[in-house]
Amino acid sequence: MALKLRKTKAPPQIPHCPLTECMSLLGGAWTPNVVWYLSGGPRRFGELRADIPAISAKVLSARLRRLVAKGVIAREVMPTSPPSVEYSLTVLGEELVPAIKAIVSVGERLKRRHATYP
Amino acid sequence: MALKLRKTKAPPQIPHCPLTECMSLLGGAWTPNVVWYLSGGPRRFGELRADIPAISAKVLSARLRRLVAKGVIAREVMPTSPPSVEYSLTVLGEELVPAIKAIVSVGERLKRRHATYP
DNA sequence: CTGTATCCAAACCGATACTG
DNA sequence: CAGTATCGGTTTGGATACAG
Repeated sequence: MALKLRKTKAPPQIPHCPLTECMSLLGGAWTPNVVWYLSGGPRRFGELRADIPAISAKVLSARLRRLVAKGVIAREVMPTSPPSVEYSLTVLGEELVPAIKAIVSVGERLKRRHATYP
Repeated sequence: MALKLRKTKAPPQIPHCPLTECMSLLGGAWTPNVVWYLSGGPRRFGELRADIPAISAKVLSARLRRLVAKGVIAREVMPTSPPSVEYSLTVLGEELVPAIKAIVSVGERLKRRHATYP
């Protein structure tokens, strides 16, 4: 098959909602993790797979493609003998990092108190 | 049917990852919105439906139940003549707010930067 | 090494109808 | 008012195999 024809169905979102707007960039189970690991510097496909062991190649590939399409990350093919590809955050992608940092810090606090909620 | 038996299958997550840990609380398209609107104070079921017009009763109900089960929100039945129910953030839920705030503020900057929407 | 194709299971969502 | 039941459709994600 040449190219999957996108359905372009209206997404179930609140119009003009910044929260939904931003979540659409982070949508998908592993997307925040990908951005998070990329925030430490450029990474290759295989490195990201090692960073996030539970992710499948298919999903990682899909997330990467979507993030590139949205302008969150950049994809650069390195002309090495075994061809390698480097992904890195764009300026737009860097803007997402503080939000993810906030999520991580909440997650850490959640784990520390993990025993208590009703 | 009496009670849906939960499958309790191991979720596709990285163990001990604070980011995934926190994202599991926010899973589902409308969850962040629910928490966000609740951060303004306690709300009733119908009020939340009005806040998020595109959400269906079924999904709102499901999200609410899950958030209660996870300890993010509290559910209190008010003994009024037409019975009403109030939902509010727990202490754990309040901890999520800064993260969502960060996401919202990124979303706002994203919109200003693109400036492509009416 | 860097992906894509295919199959399949689960989660998600909306509309409608119905209960307490 | 505050949900739940059910049906149907869409989306997501994982496993495996395979291609450039």
